[in-house]
Amino acid sequence: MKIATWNINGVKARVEAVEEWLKEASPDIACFQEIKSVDEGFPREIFEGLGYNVETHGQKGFNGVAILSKLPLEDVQRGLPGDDSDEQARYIEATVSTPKGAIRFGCLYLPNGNPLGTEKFSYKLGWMNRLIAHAEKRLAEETPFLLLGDFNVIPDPVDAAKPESWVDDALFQPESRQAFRALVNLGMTETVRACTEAPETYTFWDYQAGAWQKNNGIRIDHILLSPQATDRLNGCGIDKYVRGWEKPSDHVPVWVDLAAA
DNA sequence: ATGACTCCCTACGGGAGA
Repeated sequence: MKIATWNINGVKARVEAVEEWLKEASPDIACFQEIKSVDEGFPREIFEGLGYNVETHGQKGFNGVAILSKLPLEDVQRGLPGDDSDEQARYIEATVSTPKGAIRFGCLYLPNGNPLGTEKFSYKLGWMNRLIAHAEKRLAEETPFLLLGDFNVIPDPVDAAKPESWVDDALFQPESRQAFRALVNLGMTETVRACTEAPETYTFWDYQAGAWQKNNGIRIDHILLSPQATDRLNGCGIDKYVRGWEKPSDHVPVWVDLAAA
């Protein structure tokens, strides 16, 4: 069972590319971030036509997350718990039932946090603390659980082509990296790190200054697995080729293959 | 480096992104 995450950077601008990738990659579940659309504006019919059930948590103009699944989506939960005043659409969670039992997963778009020293950075760290608290609850249930999405965190220097150029950026702050480690250290497996030791493994290349052509990338899209999900891990991958398409997103899809039957 | 690109909006310039 293939479960993928992709920050598509606007569903209106990306619908053709997303359709093409879905046909080629054929994920069982796809988690999208930055749909930049309200729920009513999401082209669900197109994806339903490809055999997917669709659930969205959108807002106008920016942010927004969506789940596509070939299996029915159950117990859909919108928004990250822990702050009722948070109106940003950055989290959606659901369950699918497989022959081996239920799998629950959260699709997340973690705040960017720039610039440092502003409420944006404290919002990022607060959001990460809420995510840690929520993951702790889910892990206590001891059922397969995944967190997938755009974490907006560069975990380690090896995860950036030019780590020195990110030292003043929210994505590479010690506090951001520590919170990410705290999340993983709850007992989750950071999948791509577990699947490959290949250098220059990135998921994002800036649109500016020829970053893609120079392979000046960073690895910020991650898939974290609970122990029960890790037991089923068959493999993972990054669909890097999508970055070379016409009108690409600046992120590429990342996926895991879990034994489901 | 207040840069560069790209996407969005009751839009034609500014916010947000990373």
